[in-house]
Amino acid sequence: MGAKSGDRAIHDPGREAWSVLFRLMQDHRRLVRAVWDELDITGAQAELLYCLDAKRASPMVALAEALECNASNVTGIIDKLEARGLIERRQGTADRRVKMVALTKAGQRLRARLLERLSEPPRFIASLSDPDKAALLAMLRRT
Amino acid sequence: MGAKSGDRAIHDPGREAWSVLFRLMQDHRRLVRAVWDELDITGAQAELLYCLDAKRASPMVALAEALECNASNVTGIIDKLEARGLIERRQGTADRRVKMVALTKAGQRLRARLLERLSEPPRFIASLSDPDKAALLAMLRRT
DNA sequence: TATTGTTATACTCTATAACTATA
DNA sequence: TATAGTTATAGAGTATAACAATA
Repeated sequence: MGAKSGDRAIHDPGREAWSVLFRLMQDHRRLVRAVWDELDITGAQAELLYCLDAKRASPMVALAEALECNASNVTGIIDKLEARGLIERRQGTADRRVKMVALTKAGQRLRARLLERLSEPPRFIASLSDPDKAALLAMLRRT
Repeated sequence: MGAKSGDRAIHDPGREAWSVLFRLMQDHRRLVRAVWDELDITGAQAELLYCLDAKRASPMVALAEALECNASNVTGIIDKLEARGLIERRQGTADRRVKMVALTKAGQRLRARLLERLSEPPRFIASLSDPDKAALLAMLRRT
């Protein structure tokens, strides 16, 4: 509609690319929320499952660090996942203060499903040609 | 060390690119949270400011749709922004049920600062060469 | 003294349902 | 009857502070 001054007068490919990517990622979040709903978990629970090791137990303090949140949150989120039988608390070290958190079999299955869904490239990547995919990967790795 | 089977045996550039981008965007979220903190707003408040028009008032029902959330949430979030003098409720249509929400001067300034910070391309884009930026933009637009 | 995990508390966000005032 | 916005309620996430057990 006849853009006047200030209305993107300067064409900066970097800013434009970021603007488009921003919107595409925002769309993608809708899909992520749908996956959470489908697996009947919340975002915080998903992130905890995501940062848990598939096979090895982690001390709670490590999870708080990985999630960049307060330790008391982790207690609450783990309470809920444990109540659903997805994870369990163990005593696993010489230091009797620490509790180790590990996925149960059911938790391992759920986490696998979560990762499988999240690792699926969104359409704006999947629909690229093979050379474009390779070029994109090279660019993103260049950082 | 010494990856066996199943450990990314298949090289799919699309999945790899998505995996790298996923991690880069996760890093970027830390920056976004820092901006929210700096402006002393929450994520939900930021999203509401983001989807408000800079100059024109919006009916609350439109905001609920834009945010894809329940109308009662919007009431709560707007209450807080209004208490801080960032937005105001007006009666603006023939239909006396609808309330129009508009940014105050302070709200316009805050929103401008927010958008300015969020529109700044993250390093993984800013550090690309100009041809790469253009190529990336072309790819993202190809969807 | 410091650290690990928990509990208590308070606030925000979220959805559902009931309500009001309009239409 | 239906819609726009509010209120009440309940649950989840979040941070802070105080606490117990252990180091």
